[in-house]
Amino acid sequence: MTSESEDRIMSRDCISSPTIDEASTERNMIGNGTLKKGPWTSAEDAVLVDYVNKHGEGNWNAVQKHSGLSRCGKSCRLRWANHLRPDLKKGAFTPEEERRIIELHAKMGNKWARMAVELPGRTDNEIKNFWNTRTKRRQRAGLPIYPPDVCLQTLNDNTQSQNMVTFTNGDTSHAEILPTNNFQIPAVEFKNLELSHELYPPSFLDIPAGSFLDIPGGSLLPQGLGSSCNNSFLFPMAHPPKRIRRSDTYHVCDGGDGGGLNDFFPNVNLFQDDKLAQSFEISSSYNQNLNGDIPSSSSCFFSGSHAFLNGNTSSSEPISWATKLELPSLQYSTQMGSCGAPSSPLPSLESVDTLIQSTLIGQTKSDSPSPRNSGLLEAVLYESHTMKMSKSNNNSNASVVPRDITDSSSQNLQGDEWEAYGDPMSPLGHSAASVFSEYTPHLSGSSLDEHQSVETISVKHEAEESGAKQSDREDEKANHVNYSRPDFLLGSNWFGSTSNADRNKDQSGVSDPIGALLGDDFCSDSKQTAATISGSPFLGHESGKWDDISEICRATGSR
DNA sequence: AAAAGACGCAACCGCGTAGGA
DNA sequence: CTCCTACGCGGTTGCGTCTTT
Repeated sequence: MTSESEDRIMSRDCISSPTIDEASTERNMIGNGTLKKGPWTSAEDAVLVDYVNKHGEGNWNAVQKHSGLSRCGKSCRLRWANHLRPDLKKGAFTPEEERRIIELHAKMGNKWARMAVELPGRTDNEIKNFWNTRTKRRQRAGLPIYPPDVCLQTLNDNTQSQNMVTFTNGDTSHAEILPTNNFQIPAVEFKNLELSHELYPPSFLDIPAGSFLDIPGGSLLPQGLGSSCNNSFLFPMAHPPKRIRRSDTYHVCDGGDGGGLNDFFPNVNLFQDDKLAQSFEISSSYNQNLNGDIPSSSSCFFSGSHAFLNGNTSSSEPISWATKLELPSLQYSTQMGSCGAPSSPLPSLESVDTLIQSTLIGQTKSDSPSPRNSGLLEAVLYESHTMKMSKSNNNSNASVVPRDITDSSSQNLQGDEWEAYGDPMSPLGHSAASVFSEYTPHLSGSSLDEHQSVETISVKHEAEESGAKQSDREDEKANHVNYSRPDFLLGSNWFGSTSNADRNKDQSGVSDPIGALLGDDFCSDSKQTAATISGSPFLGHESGKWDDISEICRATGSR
């Protein structure tokens, strides 16, 4: 029965029920006979407490009838459950509780009641409010919803649970998921890419998943995709919507007419521009695999873990399939897999894992092309490298780029390694950031920006080689926040950032996600990039939006 | 000091479901 | 089997408080 009917009943009871004492009924009525709403008074609380003490919980509609409260049973139940229960804990959540909530949410999603069971003395409403507030705050600050260790833990849990789920992908090296789970979220886009594989031209499919993520607001996504890949879900928004209206700032295409990206990439290879293509060098392998051996489950890439989504779980967002993401982890493999929607996460995980690994490793084994590595990536890399060498002879660090890529690919990131290396924001965050931070030099077509990019990497490289020159690094950071550093967010307070101080800290420029995701290079290059590709119908009429992005980057970078 | 905006919490609303008549 | 009732859950809203300008 709906609350309306419930309320109707309440009103009926109050008004005309012959079983109700007339005097009592009149007391229950507020003016025209409707039940009272709004904040509870202490007197009402006392009445309710007294009633429950006498009669126990349950049969809440009877409370109104027998206690004289002009509140509907529903309201009484809520009041009791959320405020009057004697076993309720009062006060703010402890750090332990907060961490527990985060962990639970990573596992369960928005199952507040279930989470409340795990947190004695806390109500679902309390937890929900805490989570929503926290999520909003962190999202505003561009911080990840889930800390990396929670992601990792949940991933491990899911890995274990998924080991019991049958999947047909041949690769079963689950232990290798961790090192590359940074790429999980981009694979969110794989889902859509694959789904739209026949809808979009190959040139479109050349766009790597990460590129969608990296282009602010997922604006490249047509509605058809974007609606299911809400960017706030894909990665935390750097700024509250009130500051940056997504539709205004990032709206590139509405796709409402069903044209989708075809409207913006009509037979145009977006990456015919080498520089841009270089920035998306990973795309070749993505595409390659998209065309090749991604198992069907790859279209269902989402791991069940909410931590993987790292995100905004507000289901108020118009995410068609994302609402599924509210399901607890294990539900994904069971429920979603049966209906063609995202199914067993791990196969997907793994497929992309394998995909990424083969891509990256392939870069180090370019001399032995495999069926999975057709050499397309190497060609891009080589071309990129050649261009770099020819364009900036002075820049001996240009060779750092492939090395860096190799490093990132060859690192067997496990556990805290991942935590240290991965974008603390999330696997997504890292994946997005990794594409831009690690590959940004390719994007930086101009020698000026390229220099800056390589400089950034040089600093990183330097730090990796030795713990020395710390002061140099710090000086470098002071002048140029190195968003490409994987640990640039590690100082953030994952748990209990409820104070204003934390809020302020969260809003520090260092944690700005656009800066993190796009990097300074991209910021400085945004205009140029826009100019570079504005010849395409894709951005031509909206290239001005890149100014906004530049502005965002500058503003946030200076904060 | 005042106004505007942001924030967070309490409460409400709508929907789903279990159980009984 | 259908309808009714009660209850629970998750999302949303309203409003008081705090912060910023």
